[in-house]
Amino acid sequence: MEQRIERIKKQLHSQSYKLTPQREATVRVLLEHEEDHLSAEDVYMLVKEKSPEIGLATVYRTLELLNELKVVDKINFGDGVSRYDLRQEGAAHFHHHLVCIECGSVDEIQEDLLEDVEKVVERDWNFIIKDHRLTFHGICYRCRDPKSK
Amino acid sequence: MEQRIERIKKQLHSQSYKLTPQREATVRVLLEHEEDHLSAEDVYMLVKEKSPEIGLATVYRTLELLNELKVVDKINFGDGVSRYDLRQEGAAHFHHHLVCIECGSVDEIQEDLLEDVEKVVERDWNFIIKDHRLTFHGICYRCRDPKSK
DNA sequence: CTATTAGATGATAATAATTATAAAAACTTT
DNA sequence: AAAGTTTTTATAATTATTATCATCTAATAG
Repeated sequence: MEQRIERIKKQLHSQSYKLTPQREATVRVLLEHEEDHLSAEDVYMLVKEKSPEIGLATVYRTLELLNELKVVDKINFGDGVSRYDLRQEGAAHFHHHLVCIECGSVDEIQEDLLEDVEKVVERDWNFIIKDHRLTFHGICYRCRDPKSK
Repeated sequence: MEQRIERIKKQLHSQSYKLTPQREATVRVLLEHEEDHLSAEDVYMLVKEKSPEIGLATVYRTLELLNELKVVDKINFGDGVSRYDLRQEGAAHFHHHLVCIECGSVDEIQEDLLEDVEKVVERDWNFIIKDHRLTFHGICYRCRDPKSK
């Protein structure tokens, strides 16, 4: 945890940004909820627990900044809010998501899976891929068979 | 065109909805701009040209309805607005998109491409896929080589 | 050390997209 | 034609996000 914060700090410094206490508090919340897909409002509430003086605008600004630095990815599952998802350290590509239409859960797929598809797209559409978003909507293993957990 | 409207009308009727003049005008705009990725506001403006009395809320409701019927798909490219994209008639799967980070253009890929990936996901994640969203962000062929068109 | 300056923050106002509401209109059914 | 249902319009309300600006902080120059 401390090491990851240290590395993010370096990343900020390399672009001459500082890791202010507010930014650090925000990053900590993101690290502590790596599995989740928090909205800006969610992050704000969680940061407030530890740093009650923080303002909502600062959280938005910090998330925007972390997005620029590719520390987080901003995603939208079509429910009207942006969500912020920590990128795996050193991951070349953004991971994929499984959204359950029954229970609303969001699971992550870290495997690449798209290597072949991207080769085809780059060749056949003459398109240079910089990033991607892949989300499947369907029924998760929990809803499919409620007995398994 | 008329045939497609006729079929959409049938689809509505089968769920006991009517193809009101406002709904028809909205569908016509979508058909006339099949290549585009219009926001609700865009659709509203275009419908107004032919049917100036239409209200914005009706356009939203109609798009929502068409989305439920899977006549259109609602997508979000991360720019804060929902866009509505006509689904190819009889297409089992939603098509993919290429978003250019230089010029903002959005091209469509009608090919499936994901068959193999979906098999893996259904098997390894025990997930029943009902729908998907795949978008690539990168540099389109126009921006890559401005001389080609 | 203090004064200066640039960057960051907090409170809040402004904006923009979308949804909710309620009265009027348009069809349907009786 | 009357009653009932659905749809629409106009507009208010809501929600997420961004902009503004006075204040604060931290680094730097004198």
